[in-house]
Amino acid sequence: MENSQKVSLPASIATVWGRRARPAKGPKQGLSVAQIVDTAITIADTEGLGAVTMARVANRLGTGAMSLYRYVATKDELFTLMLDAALGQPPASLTAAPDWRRGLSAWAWATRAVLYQHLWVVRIPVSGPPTTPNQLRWLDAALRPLQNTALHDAEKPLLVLLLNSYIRSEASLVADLAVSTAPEPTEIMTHYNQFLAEILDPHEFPALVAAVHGGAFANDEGADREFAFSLERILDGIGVLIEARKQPVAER
Amino acid sequence: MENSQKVSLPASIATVWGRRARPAKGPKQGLSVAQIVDTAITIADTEGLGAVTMARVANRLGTGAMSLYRYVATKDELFTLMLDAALGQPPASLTAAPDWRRGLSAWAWATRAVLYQHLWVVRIPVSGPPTTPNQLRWLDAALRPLQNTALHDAEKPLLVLLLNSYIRSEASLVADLAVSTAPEPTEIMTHYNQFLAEILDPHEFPALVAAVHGGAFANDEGADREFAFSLERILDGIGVLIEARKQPVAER
DNA sequence: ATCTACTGCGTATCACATACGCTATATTGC
DNA sequence: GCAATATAGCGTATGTGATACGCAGTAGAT
Repeated sequence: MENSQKVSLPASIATVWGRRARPAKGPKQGLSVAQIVDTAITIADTEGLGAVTMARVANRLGTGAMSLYRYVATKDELFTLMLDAALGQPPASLTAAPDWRRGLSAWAWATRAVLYQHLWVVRIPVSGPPTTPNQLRWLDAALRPLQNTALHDAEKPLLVLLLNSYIRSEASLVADLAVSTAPEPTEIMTHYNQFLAEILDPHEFPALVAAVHGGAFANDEGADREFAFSLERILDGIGVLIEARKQPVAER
Repeated sequence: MENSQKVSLPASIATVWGRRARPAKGPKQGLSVAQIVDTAITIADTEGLGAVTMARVANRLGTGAMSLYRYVATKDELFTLMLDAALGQPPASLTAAPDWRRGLSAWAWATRAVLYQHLWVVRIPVSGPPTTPNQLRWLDAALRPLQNTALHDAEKPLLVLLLNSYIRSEASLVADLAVSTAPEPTEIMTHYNQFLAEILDPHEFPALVAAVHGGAFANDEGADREFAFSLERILDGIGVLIEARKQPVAER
């Protein structure tokens, strides 16, 4: 009775929210969802998401692959659970921001930090809007700094989405590089720069060639600095809108 | 001799650039890379990337799966080729933009249009910086509007990347929704809104609950309008920087 | 004590990518 | 021309992974 839902949640979501009724009868369960998820995360952390197979996970737990299906409906559900667990709760410090800009900035850096800790997260195919508890906690944390702005309510999630897509995208790139055969992070860009310089026809790629000659791809400033740069651009853009919303009679 | 490269390109990249030497001896080839790629794209367009298997593609061409490997080294290489072909060349009209903002805006909409035509493109795991001919053509097209700005050369690719990540991310969401069991595009948001309203504890998710009550997720304004909105934010942000770069002695 | 809804889990199936090797064919050196 | 050789198409086999199915043992309900 207690566990009855009003909306019929897709089974996997019910699991994340712990709404799955644990039946009373039968033998005791030897495993737990949390245990399985933790194991899967450990594997993903050390060997990548691709190494997470039902057999591998089960093996580490000393059981057979099929046992896991007593706890998890499909592998995708396991991924969803892994995602939620990897995100964790947003740090409490985020609440302390003095203004929207520093609030969003802190949120962005915190999000990035979490992704960096579990780069495989960006490999999990997203399926629809955020629904798991921690996803929603992070979303809530992002919306907080925007609460006292003049923005329309409908605009806020769009801005968060914008921010989030850049963060994920940057982490994706890092994840790619981490996999690639390349030796050094800087060396990749050197190679790339060289590749471009050699393969590009100036007539067909004028702007690109100009950028290459301008050293656009040569000197890698480091991921942190580049992230900071793009983040500031987004925040600037949001700032422009927030200012505009302060004068409701404005032009634009 | 003509085909010799200075940098040893990864085999798959050599293929995209047509640098693969066609040996002279032996029987004539019954297929062509272009044919294979076209067939794969047709399948992906109608049934999604997941339906693209070597067997399926070969079958449509009236041959066996293994025959394809005479033209393509791995399935990943096929994906790369598909990606490049799906992108195509950026429309010539992009060159005509009167200023950076309209130029980038046109580029963004054009990019989005291409992705929408082949939503599976966003499912292909990205691997490293852009290297295929059409990827680089699009990159070049994005850099053109920025050529006569005061931006540093190293900043330009970062801005393009920023823009591109949002575009891809938006297309990803659309791709997700296209797959999901949901009936109507609008209906999904209604469901989502309802889901949030029912599951969220106002104490734990104050900002999110407020946004939900403010109708933030209820009225879907349509993908185009939302895209336009976020795009303007990014362009605003870029605009702020461009203005700042005009006064080299500026603060900030 | 018995019933029954469970549990762990072995076995089997199915889908794919792809290695291997065989036979037929087109060029090339003589 | 003719043989030598480097291909071409492709059947078969292998390996990996998710997951359906079913059985035998177990613990709470009656």
